[in-house]
Amino acid sequence: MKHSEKLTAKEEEVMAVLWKLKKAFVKEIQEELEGNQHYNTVSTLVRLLEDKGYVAYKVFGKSHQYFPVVDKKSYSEKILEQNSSRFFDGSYKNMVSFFAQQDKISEQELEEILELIKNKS
Amino acid sequence: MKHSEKLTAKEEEVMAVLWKLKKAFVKEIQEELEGNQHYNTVSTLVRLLEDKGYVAYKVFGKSHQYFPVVDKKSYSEKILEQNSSRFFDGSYKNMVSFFAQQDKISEQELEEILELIKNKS
DNA sequence: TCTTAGTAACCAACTATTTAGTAGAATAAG
DNA sequence: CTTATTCTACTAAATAGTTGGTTACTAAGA
Repeated sequence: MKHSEKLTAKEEEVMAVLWKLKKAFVKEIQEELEGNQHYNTVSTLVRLLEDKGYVAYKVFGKSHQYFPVVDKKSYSEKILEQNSSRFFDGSYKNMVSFFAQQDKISEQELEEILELIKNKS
Repeated sequence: MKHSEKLTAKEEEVMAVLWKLKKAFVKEIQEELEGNQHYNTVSTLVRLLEDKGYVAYKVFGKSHQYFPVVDKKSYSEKILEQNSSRFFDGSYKNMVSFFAQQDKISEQELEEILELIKNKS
Protein backbone atom coordinates (compact mmCIF):
# COMPACT_ATOMS: atom_id res chain seq x y z
CA MET A 1 0.00 0.00 0.00
CA LYS A 2 1.07 3.52 -0.48
CA HIS A 3 -0.45 5.42 2.35
CA SER A 4 2.99 6.78 3.11
CA GLU A 5 2.04 10.35 2.27
CA LYS A 6 1.46 12.52 5.25
CA LEU A 7 -1.98 13.87 5.94
CA THR A 8 -2.88 17.51 6.22
CA ALA A 9 -4.88 18.80 9.17
CA LYS A 10 -8.20 18.69 7.31
CA GLU A 11 -7.59 15.28 5.84
CA GLU A 12 -6.88 14.01 9.30
CA GLU A 13 -10.17 15.41 10.54
CA VAL A 14 -11.98 13.47 7.86
CA MET A 15 -10.12 10.30 8.79
CA ALA A 16 -11.12 10.81 12.40
CA VAL A 17 -14.75 10.80 11.33
CA LEU A 18 -14.33 7.69 9.25
CA TRP A 19 -12.55 5.89 12.05
CA LYS A 20 -15.47 6.77 14.26
CA LEU A 21 -18.27 5.88 11.87
CA LYS A 22 -16.46 2.96 10.20
CA LYS A 23 -18.10 3.83 6.91
CA ALA A 24 -19.95 6.88 5.66
CA PHE A 25 -21.29 8.80 2.71
CA VAL A 26 -19.95 12.28 2.09
CA LYS A 27 -23.07 13.78 3.56
CA GLU A 28 -22.63 11.83 6.77
CA ILE A 29 -19.01 12.89 7.07
CA GLN A 30 -20.08 16.45 6.49
CA GLU A 31 -22.65 16.28 9.28
CA GLU A 32 -20.12 14.82 11.68
CA LEU A 33 -17.45 17.43 11.01
CA GLU A 34 -17.12 20.55 13.12
CA GLY A 35 -17.98 23.98 11.77
CA ASN A 36 -20.09 23.07 8.82
CA GLN A 37 -17.98 22.48 5.81
CA HIS A 38 -19.33 22.74 2.32
CA TYR A 39 -20.39 19.42 0.81
CA ASN A 40 -17.90 19.77 -2.04
CA THR A 41 -15.08 20.57 0.34
CA VAL A 42 -15.68 17.32 2.15
CA SER A 43 -16.01 15.47 -1.11
CA THR A 44 -12.67 16.86 -2.28
CA LEU A 45 -10.95 15.91 0.96
CA VAL A 46 -12.25 12.40 0.85
CA ARG A 47 -11.05 11.99 -2.71
CA LEU A 48 -7.62 13.29 -1.79
CA LEU A 49 -7.57 10.64 0.91
CA GLU A 50 -8.48 8.08 -1.67
CA ASP A 51 -5.56 9.17 -3.86
CA LYS A 52 -3.26 8.80 -0.90
CA GLY A 53 -4.55 5.31 -0.23
CA TYR A 54 -6.16 6.08 3.10
CA VAL A 55 -9.74 5.31 2.15
CA ALA A 56 -11.68 3.29 -0.38
CA TYR A 57 -15.36 3.10 -1.22
CA LYS A 58 -18.27 0.91 -2.17
CA VAL A 59 -20.64 2.10 -4.86
CA PHE A 60 -24.29 2.42 -3.90
CA GLY A 61 -26.21 3.57 -6.94
CA LYS A 62 -24.79 6.93 -7.83
CA SER A 63 -23.05 7.49 -4.57
CA HIS A 64 -19.95 6.31 -2.76
CA GLN A 65 -19.74 4.95 0.71
CA TYR A 66 -16.25 5.56 2.01
CA PHE A 67 -14.38 3.53 4.58
CA PRO A 68 -10.85 3.68 6.06
CA VAL A 69 -8.20 1.47 4.57
CA VAL A 70 -5.54 2.60 7.02
CA ASP A 71 -6.53 1.93 10.57
CA LYS A 72 -6.38 4.37 13.42
CA LYS A 73 -3.86 2.30 15.32
CA SER A 74 -1.21 2.26 12.67
CA TYR A 75 -1.72 5.92 11.95
CA SER A 76 -1.52 6.84 15.64
CA GLU A 77 1.59 4.78 15.91
CA LYS A 78 3.21 6.70 13.09
CA ILE A 79 2.38 10.06 14.61
CA LEU A 80 3.55 9.03 18.06
CA GLU A 81 6.71 7.65 16.58
CA GLN A 82 7.38 11.07 15.11
CA ASN A 83 6.70 12.80 18.40
CA SER A 84 8.87 10.38 20.23
CA SER A 85 11.76 11.13 17.93
CA ARG A 86 11.17 14.85 17.82
CA PHE A 87 10.97 15.33 21.54
CA PHE A 88 12.36 12.30 23.34
CA ASP A 89 15.28 11.02 21.29
CA GLY A 90 13.04 8.27 19.99
CA SER A 91 12.66 6.78 23.45
CA TYR A 92 9.17 5.88 24.55
CA LYS A 93 10.49 5.34 28.02
CA ASN A 94 11.57 8.96 28.11
CA MET A 95 8.15 9.97 26.90
CA VAL A 96 6.33 8.03 29.55
CA SER A 97 8.70 9.29 32.24
CA PHE A 98 7.85 12.76 31.09
CA PHE A 99 4.11 12.09 31.47
CA ALA A 100 4.70 10.71 34.92
CA GLN A 101 6.78 13.70 35.93
CA GLN A 102 4.09 16.05 34.69
CA ASP A 103 1.44 14.11 36.58
CA LYS A 104 -0.30 13.23 33.36
CA ILE A 105 -0.44 9.65 34.54
CA SER A 106 -0.53 8.39 38.10
CA GLU A 107 1.37 5.70 39.95
CA GLN A 108 -1.88 3.79 40.19
CA GLU A 109 -2.48 3.92 36.46
CA LEU A 110 1.03 2.76 35.70
CA GLU A 111 0.52 -0.18 38.03
CA GLU A 112 -2.64 -1.07 36.15
CA ILE A 113 -0.87 -1.00 32.82
CA LEU A 114 1.86 -3.15 34.23
CA GLU A 115 -0.71 -5.71 35.37
CA LEU A 116 -2.24 -5.61 31.95
CA ILE A 117 0.90 -6.52 30.11
CA LYS A 118 1.98 -9.06 32.67
CA ASN A 119 -1.24 -10.93 32.08
CA LYS A 120 -0.86 -10.64 28.36
CA SER A 121 2.32 -12.71 28.17
CA MET B 1 1.39 34.13 27.45
CA LYS B 2 1.22 34.90 23.78
CA HIS B 3 3.04 31.93 22.31
CA SER B 4 -0.32 30.33 21.68
CA GLU B 5 0.05 30.32 17.90
CA LYS B 6 0.84 26.99 16.47
CA LEU B 7 4.15 26.38 14.76
CA THR B 8 4.62 25.21 11.22
CA ALA B 9 6.95 22.33 10.39
CA LYS B 10 9.87 24.57 9.47
CA GLU B 11 9.43 26.82 12.44
CA GLU B 12 9.51 23.78 14.64
CA GLU B 13 12.77 22.65 13.08
CA VAL B 14 14.31 25.98 13.96
CA MET B 15 13.04 25.71 17.52
CA ALA B 16 14.59 22.26 17.78
CA VAL B 17 17.95 23.76 16.90
CA LEU B 18 17.56 26.53 19.43
CA TRP B 19 16.54 24.11 22.13
CA LYS B 20 19.65 22.17 21.37
CA LEU B 21 22.10 25.06 21.15
CA LYS B 22 20.40 27.20 23.82
CA LYS B 23 21.33 30.32 21.89
CA ALA B 24 22.53 30.92 18.36
CA PHE B 25 23.08 33.38 15.58
CA VAL B 26 21.23 32.86 12.33
CA LYS B 27 24.33 31.45 10.72
CA GLU B 28 24.71 28.87 13.45
CA ILE B 29 21.11 27.81 13.13
CA GLN B 30 21.60 27.53 9.40
CA GLU B 31 24.61 25.26 9.84
CA GLU B 32 22.76 23.05 12.27
CA LEU B 33 19.69 22.61 10.05
CA GLU B 34 19.34 19.68 7.68
CA GLY B 35 19.50 20.16 3.91
CA ASN B 36 21.17 23.48 3.68
CA GLN B 37 18.66 26.24 3.86
CA HIS B 38 19.34 29.68 2.51
CA TYR B 39 20.50 32.16 5.11
CA ASN B 40 17.53 34.43 4.44
CA THR B 41 15.10 31.59 4.79
CA VAL B 42 16.42 30.86 8.24
CA SER B 43 16.41 34.51 9.11
CA THR B 44 12.78 34.81 8.06
CA LEU B 45 11.79 31.76 10.07
CA VAL B 46 13.47 32.99 13.19
CA ARG B 47 11.76 36.34 12.88
CA LEU B 48 8.39 34.65 12.45
CA LEU B 49 9.15 32.79 15.66
CA GLU B 50 9.92 36.07 17.31
CA ASP B 51 6.55 37.47 16.22
CA LYS B 52 4.86 34.45 17.70
CA GLY B 53 6.68 34.92 20.98
CA TYR B 54 8.74 31.74 20.80
CA VAL B 55 12.17 33.34 20.70
CA ALA B 56 13.88 36.56 21.66
CA TYR B 57 17.37 37.88 21.03
CA LYS B 58 20.32 39.76 22.41
CA VAL B 59 22.05 42.30 20.22
CA PHE B 60 25.73 41.78 19.56
CA GLY B 61 26.96 44.57 17.37
CA LYS B 62 25.04 44.31 14.15
CA SER B 63 23.78 40.83 14.74
CA HIS B 64 21.17 39.07 16.82
CA GLN B 65 21.73 36.10 19.00
CA TYR B 66 18.46 34.26 19.34
CA PHE B 67 17.31 32.12 22.24
CA PRO B 68 14.12 30.22 23.05
CA VAL B 69 11.54 31.88 25.21
CA VAL B 70 9.23 28.88 25.20
CA ASP B 71 10.90 25.80 26.56
CA LYS B 72 10.92 22.43 24.97
CA LYS B 73 9.04 20.84 27.83
CA SER B 74 6.00 23.03 27.65
CA TYR B 75 5.92 22.80 23.88
CA SER B 76 6.21 19.01 23.94
CA GLU B 77 3.48 18.91 26.48
CA LYS B 78 1.20 20.89 24.24
CA ILE B 79 1.81 18.65 21.26
CA LEU B 80 1.38 15.47 23.24
CA GLU B 81 -1.78 16.86 24.74
CA GLN B 82 -3.14 17.28 21.24
CA ASN B 83 -2.14 13.77 20.26
CA SER B 84 -3.63 12.37 23.37
CA SER B 85 -6.93 14.00 22.58
CA ARG B 86 -6.86 13.20 18.89
CA PHE B 87 -6.10 9.54 19.33
CA PHE B 88 -6.77 8.46 22.87
CA ASP B 89 -9.81 10.36 24.11
CA GLY B 90 -7.48 12.64 26.00
CA SER B 91 -6.35 9.80 28.22
CA TYR B 92 -2.62 9.44 28.79
CA LYS B 93 -3.28 6.12 30.38
CA ASN B 94 -4.76 4.92 27.12
CA MET B 95 -1.76 6.25 25.28
CA VAL B 96 0.71 4.47 27.50
CA SER B 97 -1.32 1.26 27.36
CA PHE B 98 -1.10 1.51 23.63
CA PHE B 99 2.70 1.81 23.76
CA ALA B 100 2.87 -1.17 26.05
CA GLN B 101 0.64 -3.23 23.82
CA GLN B 102 2.75 -2.35 20.81
CA ASP B 103 5.89 -3.32 22.72
CA LYS B 104 7.19 0.20 22.44
CA ILE B 105 7.98 0.07 26.13
CA SER B 106 8.81 -2.97 28.20
CA GLU B 107 7.59 -4.24 31.55
CA GLN B 108 11.05 -3.56 32.89
CA GLU B 109 11.03 0.04 31.74
CA LEU B 110 7.62 0.64 33.25
CA GLU B 111 8.88 -0.74 36.55
CA GLU B 112 11.77 1.68 36.42
CA ILE B 113 9.49 4.64 35.82
CA LEU B 114 7.32 3.53 38.66
CA GLU B 115 10.31 3.43 40.98
CA LEU B 116 11.26 6.86 39.79
CA ILE B 117 7.99 8.48 40.71
CA LYS B 118 7.66 6.57 43.95
CA ASN B 119 10.95 8.04 45.09
CA LYS B 120 9.93 11.47 43.97
CA SER B 121 7.00 11.75 46.37
C1' DT C 1 37.40 57.67 0.68
C1' DC C 2 35.91 53.57 -1.65
C1' DT C 3 35.04 48.88 -1.70
C1' DT C 4 33.84 44.53 0.30
C1' DA C 5 31.51 41.60 3.47
C1' DG C 6 28.05 40.44 6.70
C1' DT C 7 23.59 41.06 8.54
C1' DA C 8 18.52 42.37 9.46
C1' DA C 9 14.43 43.66 7.24
C1' DC C 10 11.31 43.47 3.84
C1' DC C 11 8.79 41.36 0.34
C1' DA C 12 7.75 38.95 -4.12
C1' DA C 13 7.27 34.48 -5.98
C1' DC C 14 6.35 29.94 -5.45
C1' DT C 15 4.26 25.72 -3.43
C1' DA C 16 0.88 23.46 -0.55
C1' DT C 17 -3.55 23.36 1.46
C1' DT C 18 -8.32 24.53 1.81
C1' DT C 19 -12.60 26.12 0.01
C1' DA C 20 -16.35 26.13 -2.94
C1' DG C 21 -18.25 26.92 -7.73
C1' DT C 22 -19.49 24.65 -12.09
C1' DA C 23 -20.45 20.81 -15.17
C1' DG C 24 -22.33 16.56 -16.15
C1' DA C 25 -24.52 12.12 -15.12
C1' DA C 26 -28.21 9.66 -13.00
C1' DT C 27 -32.62 9.54 -11.08
C1' DA C 28 -36.99 10.91 -9.53
C1' DA C 29 -41.06 13.94 -9.90
C1' DG C 30 -44.46 16.35 -12.33
C1' DC D 1 -40.63 15.20 -22.00
C1' DT D 2 -39.14 18.62 -18.82
C1' DT D 3 -37.61 20.06 -14.45
C1' DA D 4 -35.61 19.52 -9.95
C1' DT D 5 -32.50 16.93 -7.06
C1' DT D 6 -28.35 14.72 -5.78
C1' DC D 7 -24.10 13.22 -6.32
C1' DT D 8 -19.08 12.78 -8.40
C1' DA D 9 -15.43 14.97 -10.80
C1' DC D 10 -12.93 18.73 -11.99
C1' DT D 11 -10.98 23.10 -11.29
C1' DA D 12 -10.46 28.02 -10.08
C1' DA D 13 -9.81 30.95 -6.23
C1' DA D 14 -8.45 31.97 -1.60
C1' DT D 15 -5.32 31.21 2.16
C1' DA D 16 -1.19 29.53 4.46
C1' DG D 17 3.57 28.27 4.44
C1' DT D 18 8.23 28.38 2.38
C1' DT D 19 12.02 30.19 -0.16
C1' DG D 20 15.33 33.32 -1.48
C1' DG D 21 16.19 37.97 -3.88
C1' DT D 22 16.84 42.91 -2.97
C1' DT D 23 17.87 46.73 -0.14
C1' DA D 24 19.92 49.34 3.43
C1' DC D 25 22.94 49.66 7.10
C1' DT D 26 27.30 49.08 9.42
C1' DA D 27 32.01 47.80 10.10
C1' DA D 28 36.43 46.62 8.35
C1' DG D 29 40.11 47.02 5.25
C1' DA D 30 42.53 48.84 1.05
